[in-house]
Amino acid sequence: MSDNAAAPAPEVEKKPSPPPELKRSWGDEAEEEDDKLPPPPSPIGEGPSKSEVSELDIETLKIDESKKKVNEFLEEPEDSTIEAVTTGETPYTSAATFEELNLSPELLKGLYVEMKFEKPSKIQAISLPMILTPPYKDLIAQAHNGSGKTTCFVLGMLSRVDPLIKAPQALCICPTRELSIQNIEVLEKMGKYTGITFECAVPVDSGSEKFNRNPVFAQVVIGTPGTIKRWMSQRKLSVQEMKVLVFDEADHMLAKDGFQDDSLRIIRDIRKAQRNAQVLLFSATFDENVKNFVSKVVHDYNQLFVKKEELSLESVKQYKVFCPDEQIKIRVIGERILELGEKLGQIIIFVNSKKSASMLHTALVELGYEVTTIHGALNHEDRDKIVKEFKDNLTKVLISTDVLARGFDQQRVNLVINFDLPIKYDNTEQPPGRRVPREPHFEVYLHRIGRAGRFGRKGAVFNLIMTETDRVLMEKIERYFDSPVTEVPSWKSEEDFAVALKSAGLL
DNA sequence: AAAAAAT
Repeated sequence: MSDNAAAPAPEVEKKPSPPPELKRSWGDEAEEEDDKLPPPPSPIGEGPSKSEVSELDIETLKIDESKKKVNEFLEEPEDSTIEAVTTGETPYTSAATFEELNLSPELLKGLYVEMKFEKPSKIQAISLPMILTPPYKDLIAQAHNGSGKTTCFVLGMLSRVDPLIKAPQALCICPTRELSIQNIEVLEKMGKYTGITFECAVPVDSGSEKFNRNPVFAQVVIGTPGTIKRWMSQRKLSVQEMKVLVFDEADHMLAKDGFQDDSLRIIRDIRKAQRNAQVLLFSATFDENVKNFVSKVVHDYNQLFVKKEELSLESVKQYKVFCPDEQIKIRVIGERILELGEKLGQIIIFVNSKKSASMLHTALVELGYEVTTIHGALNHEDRDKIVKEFKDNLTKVLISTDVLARGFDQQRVNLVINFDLPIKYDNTEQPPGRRVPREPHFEVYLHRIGRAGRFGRKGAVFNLIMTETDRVLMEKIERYFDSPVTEVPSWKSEEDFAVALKSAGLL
C-alpha cells in the first residue's frame, strides 16, 4: 500500500542552505544527472520565477467586511495578478512562512527536507490559509501552470488528515491515470515523515486486481473517476470520515464533455455521508461556462482567479510555422528541430488523435529519429513505462494526445510542438446540418504549452500551421490571450529555427 | 467528428 514507516519525528531542521544558483544551462544539468531531476530553480514552493521570488513579499490579506467582496491582492501593482473573493466573516492572513500554518512538525520537515521548500509560493501563501482555517470552506482556485497548485492541495490534504483515524479522509480526483500517479508521488514525498497512508485509485491491466479487493484503509486516496466510483459503490472506499474532496483540473472534471456526471455523483455521495466535507477545485483554466457551473457545485466558497491574459504565456515563447502540407510538417519536426538533438531539452509533440499519433510516430521513426508515443489506447503497463522512461530522461521526444495535455510535470521539457492545433469538438446544440466554424480549444492550448517552461524556466512552442483553418485558429488564439505568436519566416531555413530557439533562450 | 475513464 503505502508509506507507513513513520519515522519518529525528528526535530524539524533549520531551513536548508540556500539553493544553488540556477545559472547553469539546461544541457549541463541533463548531462550531469542522467538519472535525476535537476534541482528546482527556486526554493519557493513549486515556486515562481526567480525574478518574482526576489520581490515576493506577501502582505496581509484584506479581511472582507461584507458579504462578498473583491480583494485585489496587495502585491506590488505589477504583480497583482491573483484576485481573491472571500465570503463570510473569516479573516484570512496570507502565509509568509509555513510555520504560520500550524502544520505538524513532520509535515514541515517534509516540506523543507524532501520538497526543499523554503517559504510558500504566492498561490500557496494565499490559498493555504483559506483551506486550513475553520470553518473549512470550499475553494475555487485558479493559478498559473507550474505555479504550485499540486503542492497546495497535497499540503491541504495532508494537514487535514487526522493521523489517528485509519480511514480515508481526503480524496483527490484527476482526469488521467498519469496525473493521479504523479500526484501520489508528490504526496508520498511531502508526507514522508507524517506516516499518513495513501493509495492510488487507477485501473490495473491484468488479473492482478482481484475480484475482491480489500477495503481501503489509506487516509488519502488519489485516482481517476471510474475506479473511485467503483470502489465507492462496492463499499471498498468508505466516505464516512471524508474531510476533503479535491478536484485536480477541476474545470475539466466538471465540464459536460469531461467528467461532470462522475464528479457530481461522487460529490453527492460524499456529502450525503459528510455534509461538511470541504470541496477544493483547482485548475489553471476556468472558462466562463464552467465557472458558472462550478459555482453552483460548491457551497459557501472562497475563490482565487487569474486573468486569462496573464496566464503563464510569458515564460513560454510562442512560434508559428507555415507548412505547405503534412509531409513538410513532419520534415520540419525532424530536420529543423530534432536535428538539433542534444542541444535541446526534452520535447513533447501534441496531436489531436490517436491515429495522428501513430502516423507521426511511424513517419519519424522511418526518418531515423527516436521517439516514443503515448495515448489512451495503449495498455496501462505500456503507458506507465513510457511515462517513466520519459521522466527518467531515457527518451527525449514524446508524441502525445491530450492525455498529457494537463498537469504533466517534467521539468526538462522546454519545447512543445503542436503538430495539430487543439480544437473544440463540443459544438453542441447546433441545428442539424449547420456547421459551426471550428473554434480553437483555448484551455487545452494553454495547458499544452504549460508543459514547457515549468517553474518559470524558459520554454517555447512551435505551432505547425498547414491549412487556412489552422491560420484562423491560430489568429483566434492570439487574440484570445492577447499575445502575439511570432512567425518563423521560412520552414526551409535551419537558421530561422535556430534564431527562434535562441531567442526563446533554449539554445 | 476527440480524448479520457470505465462499464
